Amino acid sequence: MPRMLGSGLSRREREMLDILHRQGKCSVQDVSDQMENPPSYSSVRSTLGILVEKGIAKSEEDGKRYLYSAAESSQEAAKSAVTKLVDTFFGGRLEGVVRTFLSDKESKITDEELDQLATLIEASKSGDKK
Amino acid sequence: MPRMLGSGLSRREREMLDILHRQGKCSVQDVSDQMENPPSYSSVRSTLGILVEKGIAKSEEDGKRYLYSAAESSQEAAKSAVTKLVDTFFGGRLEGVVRTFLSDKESKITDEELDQLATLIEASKSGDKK
DNA sequence: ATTCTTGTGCTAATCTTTTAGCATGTTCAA
DNA sequence: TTGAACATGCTAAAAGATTAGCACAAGAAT
Repeated sequence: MPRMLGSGLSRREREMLDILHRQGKCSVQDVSDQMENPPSYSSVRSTLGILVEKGIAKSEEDGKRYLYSAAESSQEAAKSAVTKLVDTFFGGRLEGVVRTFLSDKESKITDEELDQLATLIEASKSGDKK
Repeated sequence: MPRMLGSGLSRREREMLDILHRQGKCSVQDVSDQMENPPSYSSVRSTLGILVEKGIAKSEEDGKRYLYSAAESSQEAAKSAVTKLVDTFFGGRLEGVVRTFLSDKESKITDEELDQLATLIEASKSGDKK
């Protein structure tokens, strides 16, 4: 019964968990469909089962089958993912992330989104006097 | 000789690669020191060796020993990491990342950094006419 | 010079992950 | 009713990752 904290997920486990975070509730088939090189249905099923055993994912019945989803709230998972990314690649500075995203020509962003971002940033300035 | 693309790294491989991205050049000992539950020196060494074999890391001689570093430029690796994060947790929208970071009380950010961010965003607005 | 430290090369064992396979149950349509 | 189509439970083998161990080399310290 290995415990395996934090990022201690195997390759397939992480792959499937990411899908659950991206998609929300998924059947085994849904997960399989999202994978680039899916193994057999059985394999997907058992790996999802392991995720559930570990308490990282949860499943609920939906008629005769199961739907899987991430156990940790997306909020929490997202927060640690962001922290890790920022620390690993940008020395803890958020600006690096933003700069990287904006300079990637593949990633489109509208002026409206930029405005929202600006507002968000403005609102975070010290005091935050309201 | 499995190829293993993208995120197809095992748990230890990913752990060590992240360290290389965070630290730049590292000796085996450096990597080991950065790990929370480091295995034996031998283990670190052989896992780093595997990373090199796979072409994901590279090593250079430094006197009698080796220094390891990530093969892919940090730029490139960072870009794909950002893209993946944004897609997985925020439906492709950068704002979610920023919001998450800013709302995390652990992550400190100065007004100066916020200003820089604002400038960056301003500069990205359409056409960039100015 | 001998010993300690720190490094490498190579090898092999152990543990984990990943995978497929078969038996079985339910629903739906021909 | 018969049998696809699709789902699950359980099992076990195969592939892969992780780890440790031993032999050996070179430099520094005693």
